[in-house]
Amino acid sequence: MRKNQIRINNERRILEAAVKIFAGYGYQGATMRKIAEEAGLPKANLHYYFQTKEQLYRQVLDGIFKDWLAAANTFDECEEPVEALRGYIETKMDLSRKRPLESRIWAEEILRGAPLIQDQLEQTLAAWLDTRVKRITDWINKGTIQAMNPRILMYMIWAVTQHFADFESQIRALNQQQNLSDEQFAEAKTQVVQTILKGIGALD
Amino acid sequence: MRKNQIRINNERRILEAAVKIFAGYGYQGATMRKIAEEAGLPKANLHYYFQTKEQLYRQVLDGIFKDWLAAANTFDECEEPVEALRGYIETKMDLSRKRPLESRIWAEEILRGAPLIQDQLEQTLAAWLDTRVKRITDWINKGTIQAMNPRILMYMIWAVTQHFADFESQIRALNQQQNLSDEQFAEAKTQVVQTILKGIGALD
DNA sequence: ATTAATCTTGACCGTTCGGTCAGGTTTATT
DNA sequence: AATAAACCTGACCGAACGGTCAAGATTAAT
Repeated sequence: MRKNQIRINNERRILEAAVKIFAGYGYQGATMRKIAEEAGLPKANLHYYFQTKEQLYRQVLDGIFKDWLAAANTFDECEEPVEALRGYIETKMDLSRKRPLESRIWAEEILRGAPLIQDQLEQTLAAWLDTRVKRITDWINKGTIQAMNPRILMYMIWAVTQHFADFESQIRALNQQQNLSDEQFAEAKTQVVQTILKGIGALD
Repeated sequence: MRKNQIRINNERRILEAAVKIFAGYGYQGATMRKIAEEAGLPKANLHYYFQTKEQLYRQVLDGIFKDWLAAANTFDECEEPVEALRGYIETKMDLSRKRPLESRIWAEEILRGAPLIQDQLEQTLAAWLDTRVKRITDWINKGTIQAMNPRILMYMIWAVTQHFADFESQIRALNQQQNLSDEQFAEAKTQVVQTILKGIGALD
């Protein structure tokens, strides 16, 4: 049931262009004309593969959400809190570094009140979070980490890791108009991991 | 040199409406028609007080930036790192709780690459940050807190505190479709303060 | 009371938006 | 070779956008 190669190629080209334009201008600021220009295709061709702007945007969001959940596997592969949380935080930091556009699209959608992804948040993400909350609660009950609200810990991890993608332009303005170098980013990654792990009593 | 009362009143009404609409729809999604309707004034009247949409938006951003810097006074009033940082984090958390719309407008502007406020970031905010970095460096040299990159600490504080405003709709979706209650928010505030202060070795 | 300044507003304008469509071209199937 | 299916695209459409303007209404100054 494989699709035609032409369709596969063009859909990919359009989706890649859409990610750039949606991230750079926001949903409302992005136009089908700009996306078409970025993809090197006539505008009418976009509507042949994606009926409406909203449908195209939804597919972009779906792709982001899948990456987002896939990154979470790191959390489940380790038994102990230090390894699990360090792995998860580092994976999220790496995602912010390598795919900042996707992070910004997600952030803008949430900013606007998540009009198109509320269902995914309330169902898939809520279920995902519940599972991890249970794991953290187990660690607390075993005394491996100190007592706390696991949800707030997850919010803090999301906030800090995604900040380096979402607020990249602010960080650049505060860093002599230069994006963080690889060395600076590595330092940030280490410090974020250390601060959070130590902050919850998992490190000395 | 006080302005006419009519002008004062109408400018305030328009700015309040603009905050709501810009926060709810983003800069591009917001329209002068929606703002006029929210303010209860004809659209042409908005253009009498604010020549263009961009000028109105700039004034909104200016107001936010001033609040932002004013909140930072807490940081300077205390000598010791625990009190200074706790006060600053709590003030930023309170700001996220009481003025989430402003936080979201700021966040969207940064997301879009800060096209209108780059100068303020590179000058005013950069100078503000430099001053605080020096204070934190002093604490480190005195051994009151452990060695670290002070800038990354500030980024973490901004990220976590503003997350509760900017990602409010995500948090609500993960909290049985209910905004955080006052008790839940107070718990979050405490945990954020504890985690960060402990994470940098300022608490046991 | 008169004048000047400020404020108000419906109607209008050029531009750009998302989306449509007919008709042509290319690719796949037999 | 013939037919069908898929793909392509310039030209076009109604709607909504930010912004303008002239003429009237209200307020302030004298």
